[in-house]
Amino acid sequence: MSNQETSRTRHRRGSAKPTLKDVAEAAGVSSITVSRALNTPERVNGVTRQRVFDAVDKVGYVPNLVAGSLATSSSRFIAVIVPSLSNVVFIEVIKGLQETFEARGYQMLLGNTDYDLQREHQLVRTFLGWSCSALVTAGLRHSEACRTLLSHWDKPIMEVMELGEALDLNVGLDHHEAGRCMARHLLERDYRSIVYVGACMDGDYRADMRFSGHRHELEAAGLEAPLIELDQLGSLAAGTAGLDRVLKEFPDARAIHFANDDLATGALLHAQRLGLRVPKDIAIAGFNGLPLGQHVTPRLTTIQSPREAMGRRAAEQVLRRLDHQPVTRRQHDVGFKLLVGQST
Amino acid sequence: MSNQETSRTRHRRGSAKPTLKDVAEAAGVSSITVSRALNTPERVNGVTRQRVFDAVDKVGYVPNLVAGSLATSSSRFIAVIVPSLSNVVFIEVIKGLQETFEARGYQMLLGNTDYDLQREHQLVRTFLGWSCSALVTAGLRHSEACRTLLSHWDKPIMEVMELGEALDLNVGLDHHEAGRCMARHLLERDYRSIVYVGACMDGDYRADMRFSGHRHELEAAGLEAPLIELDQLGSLAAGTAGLDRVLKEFPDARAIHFANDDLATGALLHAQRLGLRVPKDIAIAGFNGLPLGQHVTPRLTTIQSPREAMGRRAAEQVLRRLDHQPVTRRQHDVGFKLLVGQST
DNA sequence: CGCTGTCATGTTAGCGCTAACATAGTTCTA
DNA sequence: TAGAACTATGTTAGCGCTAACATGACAGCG
Repeated sequence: MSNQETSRTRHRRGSAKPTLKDVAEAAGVSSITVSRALNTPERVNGVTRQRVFDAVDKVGYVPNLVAGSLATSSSRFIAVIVPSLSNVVFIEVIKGLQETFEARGYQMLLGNTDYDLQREHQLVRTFLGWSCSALVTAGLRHSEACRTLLSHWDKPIMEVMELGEALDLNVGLDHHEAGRCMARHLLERDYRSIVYVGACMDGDYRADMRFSGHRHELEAAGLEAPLIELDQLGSLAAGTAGLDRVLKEFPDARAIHFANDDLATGALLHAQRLGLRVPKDIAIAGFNGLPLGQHVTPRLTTIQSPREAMGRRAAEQVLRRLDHQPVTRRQHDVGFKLLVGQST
Repeated sequence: MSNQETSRTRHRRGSAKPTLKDVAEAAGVSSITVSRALNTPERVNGVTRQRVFDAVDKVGYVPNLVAGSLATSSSRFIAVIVPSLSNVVFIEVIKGLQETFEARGYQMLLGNTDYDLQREHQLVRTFLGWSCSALVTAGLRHSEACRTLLSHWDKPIMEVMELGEALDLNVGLDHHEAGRCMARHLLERDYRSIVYVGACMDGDYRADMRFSGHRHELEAAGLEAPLIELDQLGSLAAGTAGLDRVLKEFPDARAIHFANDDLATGALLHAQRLGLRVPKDIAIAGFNGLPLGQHVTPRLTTIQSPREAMGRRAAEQVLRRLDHQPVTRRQHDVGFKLLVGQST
């Protein structure tokens, strides 16, 4: 059979939704003019532009962004990869990112690794497949394969949370230093028997970085730095368990440096139930500066981490890159602040 | 000039990344075979399949999902629209959705309306443009334009949080009934002067639905149902302010029914700072059953809403639809549970 | 008046992938 | 043993959009 015959009956696929062409016909222009009227309106005559807009409304046109992305080989997606959605910390960073990106017309693609680097690699592959404009990932640790994949990628990469040897851009704070800072505070208050309590620190390795700062400071003062690692994620309930373990395993402990505020507040509330006086019987410190810890009595001593601001700052840096503005520094330290409450 | 001449120099666009064709050449097959080996491996001979996989690794191929979506006119995206990322409630619903969808290879596209229906419409337009497989939105309230847009859409639509007149699928709980339930509890405990305190209830209209249930129950008992509406979003700090206003504006109040646990816990902690005994001087009740309220002393009386479960349930229903399984019921009530603590 | 520049719009050729149809080769069936 | 049925692979034609180049109309200039 001839070509004419075979081509006759080949079925259309796709949906029946109106396309650029339909709008173009309704407006009596070519489809490229419609495309221009929608994407670069200043390049189209005012009268024509209005005709196009009317036609868009008339036919109920919704742009097919998938087709647009294929043609330009770039989407207005920003991939964001975090290790957990159960932790407010990441949620707030996401919030900062999301607001800043959304205001500039970028759509966030959110992925959750559950602290699994294989999962991260998988997500990165998927996201690259979506021609994202940039990628934001929480933390500097990646699998080797993931690192290779990213190093061949030519779009901005932003690593947030901690500072260090980054692939491209980096916004965060020095967790080692934060751990030292709190340890120093406790030493200044004359606590000598101090236990550090973390939760799942192989996943939440930043808690481990803080512990390492804490340990350095204690060892410099000639003290031991005992560690208790809980095998559940940080939560109020885990804090309760953490306090119980300290009381049992280190009955002489005078202060507890918790890896985060959830743990610390859980312990503080539990201490009250047990009739322990904080800080007289036991001092308690946290990390993050969550509202929670600032509303209990005694107010929690903690370190304020600027989470939303970190997200915003990271997004701004990425946007600068996407706007081809010069990036002076690849690394930004957002810092932290010791909040001294009454719990130490 | 002839056609040959013009076609000679037209530049390639797109990125230099390897494509299906490159893999096909490396494997010595046609590109459709590569496509099949990756998408429907069972339709390709085992030996060929392995050759393809090897070629994929060799050339470092990452599938272009944008092109795939255009060809199939469907992406494995699920659009999820929530009014806020500052509220744990939505975060937990998102978590339930995300886990369930991700396990089945769907990618969540998250949008935040900031309680603005115009913004929601805008997001829906964008998401439809991405050929999403389904759309999940928090709540049943939409702008007229948005409703029209969605009614012409042929993919599953899931509305979560509350129950009612839905566009398609609906998973949630009865907020009116939840408000009544708590009011009934307070009446049973012989509180007669009860104030309801909400925050931004025009945005968080579900809090208003609970208030309406609360009011019905109180009025049925021949009581007034005074309302205080705070103009800040629910938070511990707002709860502090809420308690202050109640004490000032309704000095005779014996119980406060807060619209959520953040407010209630903030008030409870503030009451302790003020030296008020809870529930002796003032009873406090919340809504949501957040861990926070269950860790303070006295434990908060509240209503447990199954947030993650709601997300999971919603995702499962959507997946059933996407799998063309019969959907027996379009509406699912996930219910709620009164948690009686010591605060009432 | 021809030249250059600018503006507004159009034509053409893909972007990278897959649905639909086509084609061999092999196995099974009556 | 013809042909039906199945398996494995290939060819072709888009999906809906936009970059790149083309065209024509008009203004400004020496």
